[in-house]
Parts: sequence; C-alpha cells; structure tokens
Amino acid sequence: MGRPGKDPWRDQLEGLGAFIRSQRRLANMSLRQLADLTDVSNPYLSQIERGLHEPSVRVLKSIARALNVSAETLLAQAGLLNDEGAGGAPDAESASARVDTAAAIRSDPDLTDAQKEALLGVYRSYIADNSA
Amino acid sequence: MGRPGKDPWRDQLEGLGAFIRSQRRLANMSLRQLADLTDVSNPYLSQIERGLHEPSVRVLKSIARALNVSAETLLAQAGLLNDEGAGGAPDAESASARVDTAAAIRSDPDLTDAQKEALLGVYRSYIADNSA
DNA sequence: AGCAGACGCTTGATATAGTTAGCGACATGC
DNA sequence: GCATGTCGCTAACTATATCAAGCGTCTGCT
Repeated sequence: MGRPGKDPWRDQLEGLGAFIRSQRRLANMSLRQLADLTDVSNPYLSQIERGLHEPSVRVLKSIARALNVSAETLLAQAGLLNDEGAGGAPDAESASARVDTAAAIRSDPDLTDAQKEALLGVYRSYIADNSA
Repeated sequence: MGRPGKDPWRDQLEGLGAFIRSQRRLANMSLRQLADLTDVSNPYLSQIERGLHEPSVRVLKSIARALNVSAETLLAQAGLLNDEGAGGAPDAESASARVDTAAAIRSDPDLTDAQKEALLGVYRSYIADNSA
C-alpha cells in the first residue's frame, strides 16, 4: 500500500536522525544531557533522531555545536546540502582584487554589520560564479 | 512572559532576506516568478526577504537552486555555517585608510559590468535606507 | 477615460515544528 | 520487597512556518 515512491524526504530525515543519534551515543550522552546542552527538549530530540520531524536551522546549528560536528557535515549527512547546478565550484579561494573590494565593504562606516554580511555574500557569489 | 532577551536572529534573518532579494533582483525575477520556480508561495517569499520569518532548510535549498547560488552561501547567510570561534582572531583587518566602497566595486576586475551595476544598486539602497 | 495584468504586500486559515507533563522499563540503594 | 533515579518514548498543547485569497498601486493598452 502506500508505495509512495516519491518521498525522499522521509529517508533523508531518517538518515539525519540516525547520524545524530550515533554521534550522541559516541559521546556517551543521554537525550536529556544533549537537550540540556542544546536548549531543545529531549522528547523533540528523540523525534528528530527517529526522523519524525525536520529540525529548523536554529536547532540544527545548536545540535551541531553540542556534538562538535560541523553543520556542513550534518547537512551533508542529511543529503540536504546537494547543490548542483549552482555555484558549483567549492572554493578555489584567494584571488587578489577581491580583497580590496571586500575590505572596502567591511570597513565602510555607512553600513550596518548585517548589511556588510549581505553585501559580501553577494560579492562572493559573483566571484564564485565567474570563476566557475 | 516576555522572553525579553535576545534575538540576534532578527539581524541574521534580515541579512539573509536582503541577500535573497538582491539575488532575485539581479536575475530580474518577480516574487511570483521565483515562487513558481521554488514551489514556495510569493507572499511567504516576500516575508522571508524582509526578515519576518525563518525559512526551513527545504525552502532555503529550493531558493538556492532557483537563484543559482550555492546552498552553502545561503546557509551561511542564514547563520548556520558561520561561527567558528576557534581561531580567535579573525583576519585582523587593518583599519587602514577609508576606502571608497563604490570606487572599489567599480574598479574590481573580477566583476562584470552588469554585476557592478547590481552590486552598486544594492549598496546605494542600503545607504539610502540608513539615512532615512 | 477604462480595463487588463503584474507588481509587492496584508490578512486570516492550516500544517508542522517544538514544549511541558507524564508514562512504563530498567537499573541502583535501602 | 519498595523507593528513587535514570533512560527513551507518547500524548496534548502552544508557537511558528507556510499557504490561498484578496487588496492597492502602477504600468501599458485600446
């Protein structure tokens, strides 16, 4: 009966949950301990670990930090971080002129911090795009 | 009651929203066009762009693909991938002479003319916003 | 003028993320 | 034996993400 075929969603969540659970056990932590570290309730953590819910960015970040794994790893495990057609190239890193513009933005007194972040994000994405 | 305290989330959300909006405009897309590509409703996109809501990972990824930006970039903007308090001192930057941001953008050899235009447009809109 | 049509945005409604309270099972110590 | 502590889990609730419908404005068209 329900052979949905098209719900890769649940599978990804289960993968993510299984990964989190294994990492937690590896650290010899109980659900409640992890809950205490993450400010997320232990029942909810339990549900996440069994793939019943999709944690928000806030919760994901919190878990990643508590378990000492990078958020990228977490998302990769979940299969949620599959960018393809997009920027493609990870990062070659370091050009030359980039520094000038980026530095100018960072030191611009007319921009708020949030605006600097956003502007730098746009700038970086251009560079990445061009070098692809 | 009040949960007074903190939300650095709002700042982060506004940065993310501004980034998405600038990318969408760069691609000359309307909210509805982007909504169509992402399977996210246009009112909700509008609210995300103004920092009123925190989009889920699923939505973020969808937006990233539609806008041809890497998911990593978007997630970093969302505050998931940044932080790293590790090293301590970031790249200590020089508070050297104040550089004109607009000039730096215009003379950047890594940007196409269209990208310069777009970046300057975003920059100017920030300045205008701040002095309002 | 008037009418389409697209634009971005506000307003309620629904699905889902997330919490607090409590259960039964398995260990300890009295 | 019976308390007390933990474990992971379920149930009922609240908060929030997300949607569908509609509003006001600005174009361009005839």
